[in-house]
Amino acid sequence: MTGKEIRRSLPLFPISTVMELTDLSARQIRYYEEHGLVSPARTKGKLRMFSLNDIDKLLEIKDLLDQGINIAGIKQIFAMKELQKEQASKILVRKGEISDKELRKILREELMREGQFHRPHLRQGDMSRFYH
Amino acid sequence: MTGKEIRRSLPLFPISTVMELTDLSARQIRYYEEHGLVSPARTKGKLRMFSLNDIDKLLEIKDLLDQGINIAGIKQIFAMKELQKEQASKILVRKGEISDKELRKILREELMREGQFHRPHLRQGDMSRFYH
DNA sequence: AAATTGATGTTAGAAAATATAACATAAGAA
DNA sequence: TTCTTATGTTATATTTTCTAACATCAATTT
Repeated sequence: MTGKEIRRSLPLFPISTVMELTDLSARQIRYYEEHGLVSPARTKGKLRMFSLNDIDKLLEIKDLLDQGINIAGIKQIFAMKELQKEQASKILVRKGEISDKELRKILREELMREGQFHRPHLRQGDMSRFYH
Repeated sequence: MTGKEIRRSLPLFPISTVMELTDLSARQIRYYEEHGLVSPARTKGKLRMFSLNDIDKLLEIKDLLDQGINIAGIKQIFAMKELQKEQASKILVRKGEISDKELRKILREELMREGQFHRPHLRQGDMSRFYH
């Protein structure tokens, strides 16, 4: 994993912050977790702590729900995305066509494109707008 | 204020997160607030909530303390920085030499330079390393 | 139409995190 | 030595978050 990805997966935010940033209720956030759509970290005392990636995922969930897709569908979509990422990397790396480093760059760009193509109308789903 | 500046001043982090990111104790953070060096926002229930700017400031405080400067000195330094910013903008804008937009860009660059010259050895003080 | 399901709201009670305030202390300055 | 400064520690109150249960309402299914 790259340094950037590590940073984006640091659990920094309490649920109250996530509620404000996503405009989701605590109930909704916990429900999505219950169904395996997000897996926020926990403090020693079991309180949920969310990363930037978690928040992006919640914004994506919100958007997909708005599009009329239900929880089961979203779960499938997320699973497919994971598969795609894995497969792409395996194929490319096995073929020796690219280095591990280059691969990560490509995957990152691919995710960018996803944002543009699969959700062309989306205003949400990119926590980076909260930072520089 | 630019969008970026707004985002950097959003109160998003509880004190526990700030403790981990800065390696300061809650006691230290509250003590610095008591002496006016930081002013974190408060929730409705009076809990402190910190912004990226607050965290940067705490990292700067920590560094200045490590350099042997005491709280009073740090307060002065911060006050001077504020003055500098204000004066620079007033002079330039009154002279009509630059637009408001350009001014902000210059000030940002100036802050960057501060970081390089006044704290050349510093590894801290830039929260951006936690994000992309 | 009635019953079921899915997503969310609401409430209650417990546990965790944070608040303030007071007292303690170690190192350095006066 | 005594005082000051920065920080630790502890106690108690308040706020936030937790889980779990029950409620609701719209959309499906029977």
